[in-house]
Order: sequence, then structure tokens, then C-alpha cells
Amino acid sequence: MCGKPTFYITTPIYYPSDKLHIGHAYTTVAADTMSRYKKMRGYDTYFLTGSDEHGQKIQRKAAEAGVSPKAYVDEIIKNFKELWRVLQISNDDFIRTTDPAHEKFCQDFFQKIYDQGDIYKSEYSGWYCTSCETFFTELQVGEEHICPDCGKPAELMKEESYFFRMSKYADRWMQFIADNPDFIQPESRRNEMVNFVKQGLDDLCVSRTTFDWGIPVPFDSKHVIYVWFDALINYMSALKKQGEDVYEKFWPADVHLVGKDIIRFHTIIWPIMLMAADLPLPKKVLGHGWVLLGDGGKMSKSKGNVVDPLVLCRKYSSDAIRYFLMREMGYGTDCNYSEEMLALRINTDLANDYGNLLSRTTGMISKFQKDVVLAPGAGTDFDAELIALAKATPERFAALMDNMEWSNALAELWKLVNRANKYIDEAAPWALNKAGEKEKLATVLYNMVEVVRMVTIMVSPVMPSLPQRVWAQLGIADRPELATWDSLRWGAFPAGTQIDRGEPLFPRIDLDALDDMPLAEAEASAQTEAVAESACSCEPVEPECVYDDFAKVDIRVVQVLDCFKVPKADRLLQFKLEMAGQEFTVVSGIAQWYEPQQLIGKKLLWVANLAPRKIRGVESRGMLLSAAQGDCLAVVEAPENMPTGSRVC
RNA sequence: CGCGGAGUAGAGCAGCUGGCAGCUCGUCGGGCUCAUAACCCGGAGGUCGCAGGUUCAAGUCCUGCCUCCGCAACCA
Repeated sequence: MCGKPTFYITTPIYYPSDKLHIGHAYTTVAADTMSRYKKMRGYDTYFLTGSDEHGQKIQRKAAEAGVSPKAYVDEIIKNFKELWRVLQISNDDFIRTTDPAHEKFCQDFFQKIYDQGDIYKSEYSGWYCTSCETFFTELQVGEEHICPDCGKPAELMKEESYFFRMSKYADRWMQFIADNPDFIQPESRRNEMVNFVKQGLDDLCVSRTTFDWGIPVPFDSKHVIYVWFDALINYMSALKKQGEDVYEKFWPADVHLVGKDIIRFHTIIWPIMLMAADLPLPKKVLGHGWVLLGDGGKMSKSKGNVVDPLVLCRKYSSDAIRYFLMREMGYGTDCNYSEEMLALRINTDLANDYGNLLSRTTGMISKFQKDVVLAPGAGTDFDAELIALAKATPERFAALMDNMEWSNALAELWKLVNRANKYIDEAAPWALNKAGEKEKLATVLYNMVEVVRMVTIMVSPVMPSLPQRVWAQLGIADRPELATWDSLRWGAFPAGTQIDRGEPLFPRIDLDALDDMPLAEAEASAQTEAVAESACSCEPVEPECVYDDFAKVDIRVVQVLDCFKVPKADRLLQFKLEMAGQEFTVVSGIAQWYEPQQLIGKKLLWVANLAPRKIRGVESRGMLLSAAQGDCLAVVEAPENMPTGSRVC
């Protein structure tokens, strides 16, 4: 049993009640990157992702769709797998909690803990949010009895339930954390969890009787096992399903990669479940941040700004998307997303720095040495520093990767890319060529090839389809031994290799062309269709009012002198309006529907006597009139031939 | 006293155990011409939210205050 070291990494199992978004893509890409990296380093890796398919919400959605829960979920799982295929996710297994083997294992687990007295029957009453599948206290739901999480109404429910005696393990948990300070990453999260447990742990309600789409409690078929209890066990049952030897080999997991919102489940409930079952605990839980929208907003369907990773991959390459995600998200912190940021990152890092480096390299070898990489001979004054950095980089890169600091690791790698570009400038191979310094020229070009080769190897876990394109250009497509981690030795590239100059790997993206056509054309048109569909159902008419009430509202014709987006606000446009020679500033929440320049010069209708109001620090006077229906909105345009200041009556 | 996060150059961020304030993008000027109008060099630009305190020394530690953001999507 002295084989390769092992590495077992998991993503959460995602809930198939809807499409996956870029946040899910991030977690899964990160896990995939880590898995590929470890594999390259000689580890025997196991990478698990999957789907969490039980619960009331699925049951309801399936009922609405008129199909069985399983059939409903089957359909959605196809989308999951399609996305992972497109993103080049190399998971070893895809666990579904509806898998009979999982269900059986889960029941056995439950039974075991019950048998030893850590699960007991009691009665639970509380305010239940069916949407979140969570009970809340009276205090949490407030007077209006709405779910503090999702804002939907909560229902008062009382049910007989089984409880897991978590409270009993609080001390042991504290001790475990003290003994394993790195278990929860990043550190700030660990502190949060410690503070949470310090306040005392309640026993956890681990069964439900209000619906039946779940795993039955083995000794009481009225109950189904709580979805989280069911879900967490997947990390273990997936291995058991493959056989006892696989389980023995890979458990305990090296890393559970999770979003920051579900850290508590993975760092408190799950370890305590394992303690109760007397099983080894995972070694680490990394809670990463969220992908936020570039202006700080969150993704949500109602805002119509959900980013569909499939659409992104279709538009850019999945390598580029993967690189962006891994580079942009800092360790344990949130990151911003906007299409501009994505395009900027692709242009600077991939097109200008890395892609162009390859292009310069192959270009000159083609031009100066007839497509052949010659052996290095006499050197230049600039070689030593470049080579020293190239030799030092793998170790630094590896240290950061091992610590799952992907963004820093890539930054470290790009120092070498940038150094190489600088080196070319210093060594000026074109001048060497002109001067007939053949040996020095050969050395410089060889060094460039070596840097490209090394960088490509190191970045390959992040961009899996990149290497084959690069190897083809460098003429070593049939030399896999030059693409391994162990080949990161300076000078491994064979002299005499014939290269094959190809197309640029990452064409530059025209940033100006992004402006007019925001991301999802497809989604936009889908939205229009939706509006058309709902056109027959409009909002009810307000109660009757008298003319005097109406007359209080002073509506005028104004002209838009200037219009621009309010910084850091995704929905706001700021207007400079002109009315009969006077100017006013108005902020209006219609950025979602208009580009500023579309509105400049237009005559619009404006409520002149509405009390001013500060919006985002800008004092806004009055308001512009718009027609709205569903998700659709249009400003009301005034007759072109009426002067500004004309009153609307 | 609801919870959580944050305030460092125009933007986005690093700055761990206190020791001349950094990175990327943008901007301005220069260089090069191998390359995907890419690359390289240089400049400008910061009272490190505010006020106290500890210290020879504070963005970094302590105290108080202010401001901003999110409280939400099935939620990675």
C-alpha cells in the first residue's frame, strides 16, 4: 500500500430546480482545476460532483410540470452534464442522491446513529418556509410571518420529527477545530463558525413528514430524511458505491469546496454527523466567495441579469472562461463579473501577454530560422535573469496551487510571461538576426520556446484544451513527455524541432463592440417574447380620483441634454434636462432598458413638482415618465414640435 | 445595540506576525518593430473613511465614531 498519494476533492451537489449559473461554474471549475493539477503532480485523484435531488421544492416543481419528481430531475440533470461537458469538467463520478446505493447508505447511516441514541423522536413546531425547506422561529419570521431568507410567506407547522443530538458534540467539535486550525478555510470563516458554536448548538431536526420526495427514515416510513442530512452523506456514499476499496483509498476527503453560504453545513453539521458515526472527518473545507455582478449587484432572475455560463462559453472559449474565473476570484473573497471585465482579462492576459508571446516566438523562428528551433549556443547578457525566474517559478506556483490560491498562482505565473516579453525587448532577436549573430539568436529563440512550454504546462489545469494547440505550434504534439510536470526542467525542449506557426490562440476582443449588445442576445429576445405573452394581463387600474388630485401633478416637456450611467449602480441613469432654459438633474432607474446615448436629445415628459430626492448621492429633481409592463419599459416621448416647458394636461 | 461584508491613486484590488505605500487596468510621455495596433521603458496620480490612543515607528495594534454594500436568487 505504498502507491501514489491520493487526493479527493468535491463540489457541493447542486440542486436541480433550475439552471446553473456562473457561480456554480466557478466552484466546479475550481475543483476541476485542482483535480487536474494534483493529477499532474502525480496524485491519484478523485473528483466528485453531482446533484441533490430530494426535497419539497423539487416535488412541487415536478407536480407543476405534471411529471414525477424523478423524471423532472432527470431532465434538468442533462443540462448540468451538458454544462460540465462544455466547461471540460473531468469529474470521476456524478453522484445523484436518488441513486439507490446512496439512499441505502444514507438509511444505514441514519439507522446507526439512531441505534446508538443520537437520534430521537420529538415534536417540532415552527414557521416553515417551503421554498427554503427550513423552519424558522417566531422571531425570525416577524409579525408578517415571512421567511427571513426568501421573503415568501411561512406557514405555521407542527410535526413529529426526529432530532439529531448535535448539542452533545459541541465540545468535541470545538476541540477538533482547536486541533485542526486549518480545517475551515479561510480563517475568517473559521472564526465565524467558532463563534456560532460557542453560542451553543441546538439539536437538529433531521426528518420531515410534510412531503414524501426524499429518503424514507428506515424505521418509520412516515418520515423522510432531511435533505441536508441526505445531501452531505453523498461525499461518502459516492465512494462506497464504487466499492469498499475506493472508499478506503480516498476517504477522508482532502477538500470540500463550497460557497460561503453553505459553510455552516459543511463545517459543523457534517463533521458532527461523522463524529456521531465514528468515522474520519474530511481534512479541509474551503468556503469561497461569490461571483457578483460588476457593479456590486447580485444575480437574480427578476433583474434579468443572470449570467448563463453556457451562453458565455458559446461566445468565448471555455478555456478563457475558466481562466477568468480562476484569475479573478481572490482567496475566500467575492469577485465581480461583467462582460467588460471578462473581455479585458482575456485581451490583456491571454491575447496580449501569453498568446502574443507565443506568436512572437513562432513568428521569429519561422522568419529567422526557417521554422526550426536550433540548439542554444552563445548567450546574451539577458539570459540569466530570465532562466533564473523560469527555474524558480514552478516551485512558487506549486506552493500557491497547493494552498488553493489560484488567482495568486496565476499571477505568479504571469510574472514569467511578462518577464519573457521584456526579455525579447532586451535581447532584440531581430537585431541579432540583422547582425548575423546566429548563435545568440538561436539562444534567445530557444529560451523563448522554453518559457512558453513551461508556462503552458503549468497553466494547463486551468485551461485544459490549450496545450494541444500550443504543442501543435511548437511541433511537439507527439512528445507527451515534454508536457509533464516533471519536464519542467530548463532545457528539456529538443533542439532541431520543426515548428508550425499557427493562428493566434486568443484573438483580441473588440471592447467597443460589446457596448451595444449586452451579453445574452438570446435571453433578451426570450424576454421580449415573455412580455408579448403577458401583454394581455396588465396591472389593475388605480382607484378613482378627482381632477384636483390629478392637477397637483405638474408634467412638462423637457429635453435630454446629457445622459450617462451612474457609476456603481446597475439600474440608474443620470440625466441633465433642459426646460425653458433651465437645467435639472434627474436620476432614473432605467439603465436596464436604455443605453445613455439613445436618449440624448430626446424630448420626454417630466414631473416637475415632485419633491427632490437623493439617489446614490445625487439629488434628483422630479421624475421622467415611462410606460411599464412586466419586464418591459419605455420612456414616454413628448411631441417633437412642442417646446420644452409645455405643460401636459 | 439584527446579521454579515467593506472603506488604500480615476477603476478593481494586494498589503500576514507594525519598519521608506504596492499590483492590474486606465491615463500621459517615450522606445521598439519580432508579434494579435500587440510588446518594452518612464511620468503623473494616494491626508491608506474620521478622531483619539499605544509605540522610536501604524494602512498594519487598541478605543470610539462615520459612511457604503448585501440581507437574496434555490442560494456556489
